[in-house]
Amino acid sequence: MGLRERKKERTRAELQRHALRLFRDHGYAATTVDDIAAAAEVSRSTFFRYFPTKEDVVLFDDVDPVMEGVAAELPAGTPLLEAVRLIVRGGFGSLDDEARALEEVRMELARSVPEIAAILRERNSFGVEQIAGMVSRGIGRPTDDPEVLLFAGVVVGARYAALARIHAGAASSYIDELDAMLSRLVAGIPLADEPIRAPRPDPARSRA
Amino acid sequence: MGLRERKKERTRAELQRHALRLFRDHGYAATTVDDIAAAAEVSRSTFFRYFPTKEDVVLFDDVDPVMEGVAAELPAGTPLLEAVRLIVRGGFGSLDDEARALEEVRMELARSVPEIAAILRERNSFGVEQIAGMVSRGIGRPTDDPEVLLFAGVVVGARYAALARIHAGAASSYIDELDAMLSRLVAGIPLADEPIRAPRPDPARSRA
DNA sequence: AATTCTTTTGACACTCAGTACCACTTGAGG
DNA sequence: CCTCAAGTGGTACTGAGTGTCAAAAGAATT
Repeated sequence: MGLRERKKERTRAELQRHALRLFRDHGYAATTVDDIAAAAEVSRSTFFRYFPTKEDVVLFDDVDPVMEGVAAELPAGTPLLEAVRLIVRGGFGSLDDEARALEEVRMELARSVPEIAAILRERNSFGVEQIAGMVSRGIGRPTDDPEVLLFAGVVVGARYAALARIHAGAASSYIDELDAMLSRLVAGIPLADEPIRAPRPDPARSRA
Repeated sequence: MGLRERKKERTRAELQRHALRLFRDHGYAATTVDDIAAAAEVSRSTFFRYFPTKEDVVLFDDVDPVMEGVAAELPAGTPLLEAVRLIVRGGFGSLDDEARALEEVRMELARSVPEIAAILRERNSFGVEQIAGMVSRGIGRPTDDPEVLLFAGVVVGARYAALARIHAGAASSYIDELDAMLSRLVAGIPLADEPIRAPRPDPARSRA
C-alpha cells in the first residue's frame, strides 16, 4: 500500500476522531465543520472531500461489511430470525479493538447528544430496505414481498427498541441489548395479546 | 374565534398549501423558503414564524390527536396489538376531507421526493418512545420496560415496512398497507422460522 | 372615535452547511 | 529528473436558519 493511501486513511481517521471528540465535548450543533477541520489540521474543503456531509463523519462505520461476511458463512437451514441474531452478534463480535472503541464512542454520543441519536436512528447501518435485501437473498423471495419487508421492519424495530432503552438509561451495552431484544422476538411479539385496561379519565391531554 | 386567529390559520394553511404544491412540482431541494413565502405572499420571516424549519411545513399533521381520542374509547380487555390496529385505522378514518387530502399529498410526496420520504420516516407521527408511552398507559407497565419498548419497536417497524412497500411502488394506499401489515403481525412475525438457503458465491460485493 | 397595548410583519445582518471552481503541491512512475 | 494524476487549500457562492428592530395593523379600552 502506497504512501498516498496511508495518508488518506490517516486523514480520515483523524477527522473522525477529532469530530467525535468535539461533538462529545461541545455538542453536535455547536461544533462547526471549520472547527473539525482545524482540529485535524486540514482545510474545510478537505473535510468535505472525505465526508459529503457533517453527519457522515458520525455515521462512517465498519461493521456492515463484517456482517455480510458472517452472513455468507451461516449453514443453510438456519431459521431466519436466528440467522439475524447470529449475524448481528457475529458482526459486532469480530471487530478489532479500535473499531469497537469507535463504536462505543458513537453509542455514547447517541446517548448524550440528541441530534446524533436522531441521525443514527435514521441512517445508521440498517434500514428496512437493506435488511429486506439480505433477507431476500437468504430465502429467495423478492425484496418488495410484504412479508419480507415486514420481517425487516420488525428487526429494525427491535434495534430502535434497544436504542430507546439505552437512551432511557435502562441499558448500557448496545450490542447486548439488541441481542436480548432479538432473543425475545424468537418467542413471538411480546405483549401482543395483553388485554388493555380501562382508559383513565385522561390525566393531561396535550399535543406533543 | 377572533379575526386574528382566523387570519393566522389562513396564513398557515396557505403557506403549507403552496409549499406542498411547489415541492411536488419542482422538488424539495429546488424549492427555497423564499419561493414558498413569495407564493403565499408573505415574507421569509413570516414563514419561519409559522414553521420553525423548512421540514416542518411538510410534517405538520392532524392525525395524532385524533388517534389519541380513538384510543381513549376502546373497550377494556382489547388485545394490545388489535388495539393498535383499531387506533391507527380509526385515526385515519375519521379525518375530514381536507385533512385526508393533505395526507394524500404528503404521502404522494413521500413516494416521489426522496428527501421528504426520509423526513417522514424519521419524524412523522410515531416514534418508538411515543408508542411506548401509549402502550405503557394501556397496560400499566413502565415506559422503559424492555417488552413495552420492543412491542413499540415492532409497531414502528410495521409502519416502516408499509412505507418501504409504497416507496417500492408495490402499494399505493398508505393507510391500507399499514393496516395489512398490522394484520399480518397478529399471526406472529412472518418468516421468523423460514430456513435460509445456502449462500450464493456472492454476486457483487459492494459497499452501499 | 381616539388611544393604548399586543402581535404580526418585513427588512437587514449574521452564521454555518454545502457546492463549484481553480491554482498549487505532492506522491507515483517512467 | 520530469511528467502526470491525485489530493489540497483558498475563494466565492447559494440557501437554511437565527436574531433584532422598527413599522404596521388588529384588538381592546375609554
